[in-house]
Amino acid sequence: MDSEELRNAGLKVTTPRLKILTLLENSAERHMTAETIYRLLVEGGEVIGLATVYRALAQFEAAGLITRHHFDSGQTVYELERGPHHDHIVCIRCGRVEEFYDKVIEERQREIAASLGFTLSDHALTLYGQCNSADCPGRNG
Amino acid sequence: MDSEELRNAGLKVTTPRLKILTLLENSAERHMTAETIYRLLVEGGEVIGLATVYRALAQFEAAGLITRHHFDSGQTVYELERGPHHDHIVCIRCGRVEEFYDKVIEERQREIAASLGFTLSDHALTLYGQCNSADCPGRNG
DNA sequence: GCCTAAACGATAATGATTCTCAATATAGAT
DNA sequence: ATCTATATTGAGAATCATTATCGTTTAGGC
Repeated sequence: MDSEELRNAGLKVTTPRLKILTLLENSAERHMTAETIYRLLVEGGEVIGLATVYRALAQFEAAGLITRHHFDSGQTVYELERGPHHDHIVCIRCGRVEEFYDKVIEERQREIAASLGFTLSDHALTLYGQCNSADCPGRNG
Repeated sequence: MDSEELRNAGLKVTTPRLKILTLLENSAERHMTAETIYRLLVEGGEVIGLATVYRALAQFEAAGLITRHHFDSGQTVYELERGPHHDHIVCIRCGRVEEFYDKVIEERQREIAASLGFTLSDHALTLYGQCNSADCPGRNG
């Protein structure tokens, strides 16, 4: 249950936090901006403040419940952490986001960091391209 | 000469554009925010507007003269394009940026994109870690 | 159930970026 | 070299995303 997750993260169990966490868990779209999360909740009839959404997301991130990404669009998007680490590929036409994990790349990163005298703690890898989804507007353009 | 670069990029040769381009070419720091570029020019006695800096940077990027990066700090930094493609590793303590190129990673990216049905057009890879520079404040902390 | 610190919602404040507009400078034609 | 149409400029207003403030409300240990 969501209450457990919040307690385990050392956060008080409050109504707004539960609403946000539940939305993140139930949304088909896994990568959302703070504004989008806020809008979806308000449209769903909830009473919540935008500042509360930002605060909760910052806390969730600090607790490791969610991850923050900066894709090239410049917008900050949040993603619920579930399962193991992965990177992203974003369609430059329709914005669709897919996830992938590649052991070779992960290992090379560690080797490169070491060779440059860095202790690797994190990385951000995003590929950009055009997808072949039937819904992608750029497919036949 | 810088005027040539601008002309080749299809841009009019104007004083502000030359100032910005020259600064980018002569700065030791290769990754700067728009605000930093503006501040350096003003401190150097130039009369220029911040809006002009943003406009010029956007045009330079469209023309392929510079590249825009979004590191995890959230800030947008600009880098003059010179030489071949490379990725970045950023020190999470002192902010130092190093560049690297890895053929294995580049190839894997293309394979991954293809396997997911994407035509790869670009990518952003940034590693984060702690560096061992003598100047890095986190070195002995 | 009560109490205190933490969290809330609304809104003001901030920081980054873009837009507006009147004045100016460029590039090509004369 | 000068003229002219058009693109560009600088200053500041406007916008957008995010954070801070503040009076009120709520969670959770007693």
